Amino acid sequence: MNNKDIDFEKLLYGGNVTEEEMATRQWQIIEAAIKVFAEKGYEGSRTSDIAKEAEIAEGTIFRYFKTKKDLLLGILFPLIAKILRPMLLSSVENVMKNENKRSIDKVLILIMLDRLTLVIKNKELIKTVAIESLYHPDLLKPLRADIAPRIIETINDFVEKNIALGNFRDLNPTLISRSLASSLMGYIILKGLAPDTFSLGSDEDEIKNIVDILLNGIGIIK
Amino acid sequence: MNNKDIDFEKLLYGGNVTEEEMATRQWQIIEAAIKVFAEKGYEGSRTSDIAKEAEIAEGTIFRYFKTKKDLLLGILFPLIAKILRPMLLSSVENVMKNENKRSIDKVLILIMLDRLTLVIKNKELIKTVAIESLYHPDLLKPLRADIAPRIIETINDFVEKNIALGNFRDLNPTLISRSLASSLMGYIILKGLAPDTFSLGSDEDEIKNIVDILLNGIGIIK
Amino acid sequence: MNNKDIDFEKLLYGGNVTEEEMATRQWQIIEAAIKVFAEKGYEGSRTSDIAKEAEIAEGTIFRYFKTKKDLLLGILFPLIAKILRPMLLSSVENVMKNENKRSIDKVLILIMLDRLTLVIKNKELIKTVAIESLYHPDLLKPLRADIAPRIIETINDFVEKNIALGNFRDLNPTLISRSLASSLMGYIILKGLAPDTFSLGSDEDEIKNIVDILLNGIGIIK
Amino acid sequence: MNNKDIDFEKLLYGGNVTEEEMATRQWQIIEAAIKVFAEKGYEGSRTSDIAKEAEIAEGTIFRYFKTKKDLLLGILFPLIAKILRPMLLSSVENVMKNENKRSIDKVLILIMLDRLTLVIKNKELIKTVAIESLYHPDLLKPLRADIAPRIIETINDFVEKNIALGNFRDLNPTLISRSLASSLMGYIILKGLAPDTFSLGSDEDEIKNIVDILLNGIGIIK
DNA sequence: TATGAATGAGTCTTCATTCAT
DNA sequence: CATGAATGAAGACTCATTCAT
Repeated sequence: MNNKDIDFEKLLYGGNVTEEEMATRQWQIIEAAIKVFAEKGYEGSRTSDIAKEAEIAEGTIFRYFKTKKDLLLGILFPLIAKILRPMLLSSVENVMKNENKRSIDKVLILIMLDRLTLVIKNKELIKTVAIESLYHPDLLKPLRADIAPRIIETINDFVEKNIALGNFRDLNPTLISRSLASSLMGYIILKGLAPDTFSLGSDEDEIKNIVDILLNGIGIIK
Repeated sequence: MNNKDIDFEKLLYGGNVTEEEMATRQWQIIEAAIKVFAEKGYEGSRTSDIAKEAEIAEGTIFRYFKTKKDLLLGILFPLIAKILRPMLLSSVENVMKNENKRSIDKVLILIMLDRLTLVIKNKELIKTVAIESLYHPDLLKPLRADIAPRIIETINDFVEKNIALGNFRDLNPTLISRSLASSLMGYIILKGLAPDTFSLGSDEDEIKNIVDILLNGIGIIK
Repeated sequence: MNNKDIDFEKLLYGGNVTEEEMATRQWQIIEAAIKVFAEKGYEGSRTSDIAKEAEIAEGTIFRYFKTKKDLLLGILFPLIAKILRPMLLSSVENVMKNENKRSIDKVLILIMLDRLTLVIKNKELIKTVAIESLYHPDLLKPLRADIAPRIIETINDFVEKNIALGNFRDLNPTLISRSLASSLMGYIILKGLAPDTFSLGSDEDEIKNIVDILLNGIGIIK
Repeated sequence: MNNKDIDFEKLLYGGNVTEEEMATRQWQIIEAAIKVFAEKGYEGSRTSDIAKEAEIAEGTIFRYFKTKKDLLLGILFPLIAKILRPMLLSSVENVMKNENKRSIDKVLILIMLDRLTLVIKNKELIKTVAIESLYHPDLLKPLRADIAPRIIETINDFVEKNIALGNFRDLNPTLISRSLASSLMGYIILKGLAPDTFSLGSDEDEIKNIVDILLNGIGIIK
């Protein structure tokens, strides 16, 4: 496989992108790669380790991915199929349908918990893409071109709608989007770096506090 | 040099830890390493690249660092000398001296701008330590043991003082510390990932907005 | 392979230790190593030379021997299989069966010729083990522990039997064993160092003279 | 220094070849080299180790010996000055003067003890020359050309004289010389390899036994 | 199609040798 | 003359990739 073979458009919005469409072997290899890459980094990983993790012969990897680099690009496939696509499709719409019936803090908590779950479930994959994209800009290219704009658009829609509804202050929507993202990212990263210091309770309790601060700030209301 | 030779205690609080104490050659190599590591990652970097960057012979590296791994550990020295030490010593005290005379938003803006400057000036070094510590836990060991606790303590002191002063809400101090950190980290990371989307103005203007949201939240005050 | 994998016990006394038990490639490499080590010494040999001698790629060596040092230890395998084992099993018994029917000088000549043939056929291997064991004591460890005692025991049995039979003088058996060994070693070494001076005839003629002197001395019988 | 600078002729027979003639530094280096070479072999030795052993700077070695190889050739100087020259000059003549007054066994014991002492006192040097000459034939060239013939000649004279005197059997003198050499070499080597097995008493007692066997053989006199 | 032995370019690292001080 | 920092060629060893089976 080769990243050129990935039709991101179809992948994001196509009807039935299931694992069946990708050869079982390919998934097997990609999943092993995600695990090993997360543990040792792309350059620090050995194709022999990946083969062992996938319980196949080393040579078999190269029947499905021409080079090790293609294997790195290959993990974009599950990134989109398992993370970005669900992020766009599933939750936001579902949550927003009920938006009027719920207060904004409940909505934010639901959305953030949903994202948090998705991130935690796929933390190895996200870790690898996040880090390796810093060294391999071509990893980001398909994301930047096709996917990031839609994610940003979706978030912006959500923010603008809530500004209009009087749930958010009338700030630059990007500022608010960034705050939403920062709050969640900060929680995840700091919990990862120093769990002893920064882990205060269950994810649900934590998210409630985060949303409280996000909405109301840390300052005294004067 | 060897990381065991670094006296982190002295480094953090000692009187005069200047570059003079470390052989010029060693600094030259470390600085080249920081640059190359930031560009290609530790595993993706070649000692020959580092030598070229430092404009010395490859063999010379190994007169100062027994192994490539020691070179990675060697960048902890400038991390502490150039970033963590200044973070602890310089700004907080200076800012806090004037704290009573300034409103909290001004103080936060000054602190955050100060940190932001420090981070931007050393972004290569920070990037490398942040990433490689995920793959080489021994990189974090000295930080975790000696330095992280002091940083957290300093931040907590600041937060608790401001809670007492009525500048911050009476929340769990860790929650507030985390919000402070998240806001800044989020700004830096998102600006790095998608400058087109997330860069809205000068750093100073951005920080003002961030502090506004941090203090007052994104929600409508009811 | 690794020297720990060698079961010296089985190697010495096991039924069928043939080259088939060791991968062909391994033998190919070991034989090349013996040749190159004998020519340039262990430290003076390059793994690239050994690969060229074996007509394989350099990397292939390391599929079979983790390090160059393991390759040195690997030559113990043929040392035992091709030299020490035959020395213990074949000749002595065969010769001793006929001992009573032959005079002692004939027996000694047969034994010494047999050993000489074995040594000459394997002189590269013996040279390398003899020399390198002076610098790598771990090379001797397995020999000293398992094998040397048996060889000495076999020789002592032979000597003591012949003392009892009235063929040898009633001296300390070790003295006699040492004389036997010295005579043969001296011949081989001096012939190697200065063939022009010390090579007087065919090996068979030489051995006859050596055994004559060994039995009767160089002095005049008074 | 360079081996071409050594005047072996003068060295062997010259009146006053003392250490004073060679720069003290040179001796210091050579002696360190002998020690380190004996321990690790020529190829296994580092010039830095030799410098440390000699308690000088590494660069200083190269003021006296253009290359490491020249340093190896340099140890021929003390080989000749301290071993071969004394072997030729001192003992044989002294012993032979008294030859008529002593029985041949006493003479042999004295000669062998004398040689043995010389060898033991210089075993590091001899070990290195013996081994390295197998890998660097040029080490032997000066010895073969100038020195070995004289040694052989001296021994042969001794042997032939004793044949004439009726002390030795009328065998090929080379056979007898070889037996003399083998007996001593065998004793030294076997004692070195397996002291537990082959060391039976004081050197003097051992030599007496060796000379007994050498003169009278191990067989029963019929 | 799957395998894994073989490959050899590319790495880190060593160390004899040079030379400015 | 002595030093030892710097050099870079050369070595052991790794590992992505190929290919015969």
